[in-house]
Amino acid sequence: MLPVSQKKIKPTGSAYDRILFTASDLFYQQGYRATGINEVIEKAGVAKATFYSHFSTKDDLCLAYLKNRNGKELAEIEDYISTKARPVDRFLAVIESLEPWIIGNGMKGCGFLNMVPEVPDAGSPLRKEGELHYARLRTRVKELAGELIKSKPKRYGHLHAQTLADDYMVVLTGAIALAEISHDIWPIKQGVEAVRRLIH
Amino acid sequence: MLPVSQKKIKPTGSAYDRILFTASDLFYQQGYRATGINEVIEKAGVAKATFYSHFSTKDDLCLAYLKNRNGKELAEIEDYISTKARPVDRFLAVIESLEPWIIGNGMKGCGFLNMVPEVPDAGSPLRKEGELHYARLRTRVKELAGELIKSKPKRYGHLHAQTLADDYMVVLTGAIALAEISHDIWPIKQGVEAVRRLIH
DNA sequence: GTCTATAAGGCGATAGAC
DNA sequence: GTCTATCGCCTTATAGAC
Repeated sequence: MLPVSQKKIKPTGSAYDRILFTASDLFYQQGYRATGINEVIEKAGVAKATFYSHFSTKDDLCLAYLKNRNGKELAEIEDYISTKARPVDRFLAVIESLEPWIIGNGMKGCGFLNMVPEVPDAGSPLRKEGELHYARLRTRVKELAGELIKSKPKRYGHLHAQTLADDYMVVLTGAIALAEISHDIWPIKQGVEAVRRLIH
Repeated sequence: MLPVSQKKIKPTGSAYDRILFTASDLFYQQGYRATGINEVIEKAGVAKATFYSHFSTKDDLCLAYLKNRNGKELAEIEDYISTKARPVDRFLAVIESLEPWIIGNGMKGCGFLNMVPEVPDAGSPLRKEGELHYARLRTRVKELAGELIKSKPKRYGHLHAQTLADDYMVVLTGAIALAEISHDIWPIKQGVEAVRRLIH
């Protein structure tokens, strides 16, 4: 028979990784303020003292979550772009990668957009991380727009890279937010078509 | 000399109105979960028992806030539309009314979008109110799109009312969300121009 | 309607023993 | 790294007196 005190502990990863992984899932799925530090500790299978040896505060943990998420999401988008060869497909790749991602995590939307209303202080490092995420996306989309325009000047020469990128960003963000509040996938599909129309 | 115990109480309105007004401001400005019932009670200048005689729970108060906000916002948009005569101006009025509104409340974004991450339960009546708000907006924008198309069939006859309205909604939502997380007004100005381009 | 008191529990964070 | 115990505070909500 198994010892009574045996606990289910995620077998893989260090204590730090288990905490970060568990917190990332909980913060994203049920929100930052709705997730207690005790819940993270329990589900990560670590002791309280262990938690506080790795993270000084709950905010510190949240910042680690956002930084990690920032790197991962941009890397995933980059991976998807790299599977495409034609500039037009690379340009469309960013918003096309949205649909499986949104569906895959139950229409919970963007972790950065969702964090904003939970952190009222606009100067918080947590908010800066969200700002940074969208600024990076905007820069990348502008690059892809520029490459698209240069690739076929006769066809796309009338377009302006920054304007095109900014339209793209507004549509991309709107598709995510509207899908979340509407609990429907239509804004995502609409967003993909809207970006297609931007270059036609 | 004034009595020591004198409190600052908003002179206008019933206790119910003061509670609802105060809570609306606090929920919107600093978030639902970050706002305690005690803070609402104190700033509204009512007694705890008075509060609980009007609202059974904090959620009940939040629902009243959202319903009230829903009615008010749509009425304000309708007022702005009614100042315009030409169908194209009425069509553009919805997103044009955004800029002063967003700037006026310090880039805090949409109260309904902001409420979603704070209420993880997708079946909650609070979430339904947000869904309803955007569904109503979508319906209204489709009407305005239909009127625009009918007004000049030779110019706008190639457009499809539902597609145009859905593009509009994605842009509108994205402009609000992106302005909030970027702490910048550019997405709003971009959104207005993007909607103009939709019909050109 | 007002006031104060308090229940009952969760929160983030710390301390001590092993 | 583990465990348990606890601090001080805040939360929602209720009760009783006026």
